[in-house]
Amino acid sequence: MIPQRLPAAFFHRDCLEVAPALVGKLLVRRLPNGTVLTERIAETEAYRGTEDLACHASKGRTKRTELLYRESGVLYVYLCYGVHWLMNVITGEPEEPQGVLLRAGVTAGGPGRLTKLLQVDGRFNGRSILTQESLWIADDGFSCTWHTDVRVGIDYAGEYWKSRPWRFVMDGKEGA
DNA sequence: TTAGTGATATCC
DNA sequence: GATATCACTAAA
Repeated sequence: MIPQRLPAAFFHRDCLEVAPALVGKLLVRRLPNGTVLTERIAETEAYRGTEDLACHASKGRTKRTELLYRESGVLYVYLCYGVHWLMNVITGEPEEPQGVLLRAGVTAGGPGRLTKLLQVDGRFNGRSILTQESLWIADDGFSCTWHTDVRVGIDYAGEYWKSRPWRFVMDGKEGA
């Protein structure tokens, strides 16, 4: 099957539907020099609404978190620990702050390594994955099974939100 | 286990 | 202007 760019409708759903649906999809990056890099998504996490204490939107609507309120398909890319760019795709309705963190690829384990491999940084913040020619997500017909787990690195979010099984991992890529 | 790194938010 | 925080990683 020829890889086909995922349409707006794919992302225009609740993040808890989109996050598992993205596992196994193909991330495609076209560099300025024409080189095309692809990486299959192996792990995602959902961040959902102002109630979710792990979601950045729970800290209030600021210039930074404003992006979470944008229309689905918009990228939210931010620098973590001064070193690593983390990439999210906005999902759901506009004005409804939620998104999916792309946490790992099949060959790139970890959100920081994934963006490093694909050479994604803050320049992509606010750009839509639906329209641009330098970065998009495609369905090449690959399918796989996955399992859930708790999200990583959110100790500050409290027991309830910390224990939500909102991480989605391709089977065989971890734990199993 | 721990240092490194810098954007962002919040407080002077 | 100063400080605290952070959805991580590599090295040891």
